Amino acid sequence: MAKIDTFDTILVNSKSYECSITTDITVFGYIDGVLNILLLNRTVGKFENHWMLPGGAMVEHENLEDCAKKVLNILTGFKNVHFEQVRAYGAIDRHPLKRVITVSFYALVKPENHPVILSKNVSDIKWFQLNELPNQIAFDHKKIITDAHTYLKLNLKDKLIVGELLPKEFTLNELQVLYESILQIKLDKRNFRKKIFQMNILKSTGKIKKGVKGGPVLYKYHHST
Amino acid sequence: MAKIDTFDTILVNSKSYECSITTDITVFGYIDGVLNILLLNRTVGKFENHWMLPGGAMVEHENLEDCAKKVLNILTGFKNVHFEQVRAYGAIDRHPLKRVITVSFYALVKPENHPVILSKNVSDIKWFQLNELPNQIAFDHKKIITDAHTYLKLNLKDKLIVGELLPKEFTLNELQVLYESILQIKLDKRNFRKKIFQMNILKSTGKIKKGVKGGPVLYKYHHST
DNA sequence: TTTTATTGTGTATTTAATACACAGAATAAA
DNA sequence: TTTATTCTGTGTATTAAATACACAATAAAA
Repeated sequence: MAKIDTFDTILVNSKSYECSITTDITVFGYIDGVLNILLLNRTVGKFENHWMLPGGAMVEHENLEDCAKKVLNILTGFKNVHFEQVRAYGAIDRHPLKRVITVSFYALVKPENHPVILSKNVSDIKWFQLNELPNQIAFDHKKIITDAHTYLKLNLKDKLIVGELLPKEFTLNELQVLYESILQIKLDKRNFRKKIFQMNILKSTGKIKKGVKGGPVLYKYHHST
Repeated sequence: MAKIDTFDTILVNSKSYECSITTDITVFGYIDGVLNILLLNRTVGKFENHWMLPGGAMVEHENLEDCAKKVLNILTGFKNVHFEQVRAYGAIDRHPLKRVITVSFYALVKPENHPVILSKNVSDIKWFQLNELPNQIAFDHKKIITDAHTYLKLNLKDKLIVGELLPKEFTLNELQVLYESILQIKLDKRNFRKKIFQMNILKSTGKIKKGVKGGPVLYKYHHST
C-alpha cells in the first residue's frame, strides 16, 4: 500500500532532507510622525539594485529569535530591539540560490536611538515610508512586509507594544500620531484619550513639553521607571 | 571590526548551515458537539508512550503547506482538508535526534467523513477532547496545540472557516454548539442568530431536520451549491 | 502686546452587545 | 389517539461601547 511505503519519507532521521533557514525582519521605525521600514541593497548575490528586508541565515547554535537579533545587529548595528514572529515562508523557488525557508519577524525601533551602521557588504540602507516603498523589492519581501504590517496592526489593538517607537516621555498627541501612523487612519483626539486613559497604562510626569504651543503634558508608561 | 567579519555567517550560500524542516498539524475534529484534536503514538523513535501531533519531514520538492497535507494524509488517510499556518518553532533542543524547525498548521475536519487509517508505524491514533488531553505529550506539542487553538478562536471572529466541521446542511443550533465548542463559552441563542444572520452567509434550504423536536430548519452556506 | 497654533476637556448620539420569556412544532410517552 | 415533553423560533428593553463634535486656556511666534 502506497501510504505505508511513503512513511519513511516523513521520518526525521540523519537522512532527512535539509535546507537553510533565514530570518527576515520588517523593522518599523517612526520618523517625523510617519511609519517607515528599513530596506537595504546588498552588494553580493542576485537581485542587484533590488531593495530587500534585512535578513540572513541561521546557524547551528541559535534559535529563530536569536538569529533575527543577530542578523539585524550585523546588518544595521541595532541592539535591544523588540521582536515578534509573524510566520514562515517556504515556497520552493523563493530564493534563487538554493532552497531556503524564512521565518519573518517584525521589530520596532526609534531611528534616532539607532544610527544605521553601513556594513561592508551592504551598498545602501534606507528608511522608506510605508506607503512609498520602492518598486523593485527582492524575493517575496513585498508580501512579507504586508503581512508584518497586518500583524502589527492586529497587535496594537490589545497589547500596547509601541514603547520602542517613542521617547521615554511623550505627549498624548505624539502617541496619537503614532497610532494613526501604524493604523493608517485618522483618530479623534478626545475619543483617543478616553480609550488610552481607560487602558490605565500612562502616568503623567507633571512636566510639560517646551517648544510646543499650548504646553502639552508629558506622559510615560506605567511600567517604565 | 567584528560586525564585518561575521557578515559571511548570515549569507545564504552552498555552505550555509542546514537543518530539517517538519510540519506539525493540530487537527480539530468535531465529535458529538465537542471539539477534539487528533494525537498519535509512534512505534519508532524516542518519546515512546507519548502522544504527539501528526507531523513529519519536508522533502525537497514540496512547500510547507504541501508537506502538511502529505504528512496528514500519510499518517491518517485524510484528504481535502482546510489548512492554516500558525507559526514556526525553532528551539535548539526541541527534537531529540537532530536540529529541526517545525512549522505548525491547524486543520478542520469532520471525523465521520475521514475514517482514521492506522499506518504501519503508528501504534495508536486517537481523538482527544480539547480539555481532556493526555499528560504525556511529546516535544513542545502542548504549546503548539495551545497556540493553534488560540489562533483558531481568533480566526473565528472574522472569517467563518467552520464549513469543514459541519454537514452540508445544518441547523442553527448545530452551528451554535460548534461555536461554543471552539470558543469554549456559552452563547445566547437569540443574540447568536442575530449576529450570524447579519453576516449574511447562510441560506435556508427550506427543509426541516427530522428527528428533532421543534422541527428546526436546515441551512447551508451561501457559497456552497 | 498681539496673533497664532496647540492643548485639554464633556456631552449627546449612534451603534453594538447583552439579557431575557413564551407560543408553536415535532417527537416521545402514555 | 391523546397528552406530555423537548426543542425551535422570535423581539424588545437595557447596558456598554464607539463616534461626532466646539471652545476656552495656554505657550510660542510675530
